[in-house]
Amino acid sequence: MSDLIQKCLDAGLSMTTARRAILRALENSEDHPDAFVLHDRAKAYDPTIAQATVYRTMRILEQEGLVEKHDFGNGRARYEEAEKAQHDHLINLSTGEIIEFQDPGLEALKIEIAKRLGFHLKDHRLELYGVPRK
Amino acid sequence: MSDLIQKCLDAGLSMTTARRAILRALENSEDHPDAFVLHDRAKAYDPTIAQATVYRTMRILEQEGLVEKHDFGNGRARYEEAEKAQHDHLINLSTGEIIEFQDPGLEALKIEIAKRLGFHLKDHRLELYGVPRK
DNA sequence: CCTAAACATGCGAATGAGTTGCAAAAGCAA
DNA sequence: TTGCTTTTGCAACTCATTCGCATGTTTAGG
Repeated sequence: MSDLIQKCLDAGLSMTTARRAILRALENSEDHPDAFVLHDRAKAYDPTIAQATVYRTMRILEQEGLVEKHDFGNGRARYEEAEKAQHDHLINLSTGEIIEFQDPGLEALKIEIAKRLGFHLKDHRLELYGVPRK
Repeated sequence: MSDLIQKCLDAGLSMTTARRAILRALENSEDHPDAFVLHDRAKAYDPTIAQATVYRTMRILEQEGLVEKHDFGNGRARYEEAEKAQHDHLINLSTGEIIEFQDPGLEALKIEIAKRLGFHLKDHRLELYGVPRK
């Protein structure tokens, strides 16, 4: 169940109270929390957690490839469990809401374009910004 | 010739020495300079320019839609004349080099996906990160 | 051109996200 | 448990970007 905790153990990370709390908070998040929101949520499991620990933990998880860090342009990084992140994002400019989507044709095209330019695709970022159609 | 200066005038912006210098520097840039590089280049036309003025000017130009602000993940915003920015970017992870590309099929697909989700596409951002194929 | 109001500038100080040094507190392996 | 390593909380720091303010430039109207 606690997939992330297991993955961290597998990666050889030591498991502390603070870390467990943050991992749980992240796992239970269906959205894309920033470091402050994540801190708040983690406090539910361990009220003594410091903001700095959230940043430190997120950095480690990102390096381990367990977390993806996004920047949707409001000056704060937002995080998402890597496993849940097999999609791109559309940002509703009217509300700030973030919609996830996936398109196989698009994925293939990204790889194809990189190849055409002589590169092997390692990573990519696609964000669409739109307003609702009436 | 000085397209940007004319566009600024058309937009009703007042034209100062500092602004002209920054606009020229930007116009002569074929790459994606950050605020510091742009500051350096603008000093060639007006050595008294302050960094803050570069930031202020870029913000105004962005609001007017004359400039695009990019974030390629190194913590510094990078700017590009909007007119020259009809393309996406591939970042060479080995060298940091930025390659511009354009793909009509991709453009169409972005619009199509937004439409399918019920949105009218206002803006988008696509970055591919890759390593050279041997 | 000249003038006044409007706007932009340079400077240094402030902001705010993210990082870091350090001493104290866990975690971990034996 | 012991001793060693890693992590934590805190506060102080960094660094890109923004802001306040007093001064200098632009611009529109005569």
